[in-house]
Amino acid sequence: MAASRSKPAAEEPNRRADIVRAAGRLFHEKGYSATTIRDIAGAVGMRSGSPFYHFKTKQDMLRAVVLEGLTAISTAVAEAAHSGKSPRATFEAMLRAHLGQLLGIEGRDFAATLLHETRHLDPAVLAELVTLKDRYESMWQKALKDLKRAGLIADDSQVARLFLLGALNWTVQWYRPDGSRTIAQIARQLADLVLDKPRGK
Amino acid sequence: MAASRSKPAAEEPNRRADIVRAAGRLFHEKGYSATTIRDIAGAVGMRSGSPFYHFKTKQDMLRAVVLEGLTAISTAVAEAAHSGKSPRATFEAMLRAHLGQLLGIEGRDFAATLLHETRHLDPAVLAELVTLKDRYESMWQKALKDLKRAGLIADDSQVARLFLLGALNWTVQWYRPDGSRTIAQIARQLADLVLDKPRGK
DNA sequence: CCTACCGATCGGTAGG
DNA sequence: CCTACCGATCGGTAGG
Repeated sequence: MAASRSKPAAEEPNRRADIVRAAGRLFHEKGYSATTIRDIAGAVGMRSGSPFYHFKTKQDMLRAVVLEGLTAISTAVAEAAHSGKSPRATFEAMLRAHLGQLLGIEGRDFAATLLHETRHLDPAVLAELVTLKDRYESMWQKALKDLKRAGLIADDSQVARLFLLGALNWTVQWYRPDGSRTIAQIARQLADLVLDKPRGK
Repeated sequence: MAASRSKPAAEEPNRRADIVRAAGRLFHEKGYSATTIRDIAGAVGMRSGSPFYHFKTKQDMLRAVVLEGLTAISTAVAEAAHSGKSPRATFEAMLRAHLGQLLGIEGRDFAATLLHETRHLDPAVLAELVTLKDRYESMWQKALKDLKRAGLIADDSQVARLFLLGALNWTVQWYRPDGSRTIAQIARQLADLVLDKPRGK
């Protein structure tokens, strides 16, 4: 409702955003519990007590990281979903968008924390996430429905969606930015694997 | 090489195994870093110093849990792989075996810790795991090769294997034992999704 | 396997 | 945003 802070001038460094970014990286690398406030403070050149000027608790930092991850990936995939291309091209664009957030340098720490540290969220924050998460997953369910209608897939069930998102989300475990495969290539290969080849072509 | 302890009598409770089981459950539920020695001791009715009679460090407990998880799933899937059935039936049996360890009540805490807490392993222990893990993954690679030779799949690449294992391993995030789907049903559905229907049938 | 304990470190706070 | 600090808790140990 009310603005929580006065508008920062263009030059003014956003220390809060710095903390969220550092927290995201450390939560991703070491996990939430193994990351200390002193780690985060050190990463942005502060003393140990200072992050609490920007966040009330460590839990609030996790909340900020996870929300950033979920809104970023939702926005990216929603854009791809509404691109108005063919079902196959739309689907592949959604795969690219999801993988781009998950594996790309700008978003991966937020997204990976979202995937792996939700266990440490307070119940209240968790409830806050569920709505956003349901909305995100329904985008994929709709995409599968469209693919089935186009005859490109046999199974558009919820389990099929869970398998698909599993294959996608597991890429975090094995993808290496300096490896031989680009994100677009991975998206293409997964689309080939999941989609039936149209008969008689 | 040498037996590390004298053979326990049949009646004698195996306290070491109790600790490993409790540690597995807690590592799965709360994560390695968030689990304390006192949590584990309490779960088996000991005082806080006593687990160190059985394990030198907390890290050694993690090592025991993770090794238990990897050897159990390897054994189960290897048995399915050598069952001598058709490629399709063998593949589906392997899926069931993997999912059985991952989601079944006897093995899931070990398997889930294996999947999610390896980050906290000391480099030396991690190196120890790699050989076993490579051997396990090569079993799946071989299964894909056989499926391709049988004309049941188009892509038997490493990335295809990673997608498949991703879909499998992600089930930990959504499977509920009291849900409507059995492990065998999930295995069947994934096989249907991955395998091409033979043409002209 | 317990008792009693150690040094280190943790999240968080008061007061500036 | 820093200084200085608090109470709690941690992994681990000595001695029995």
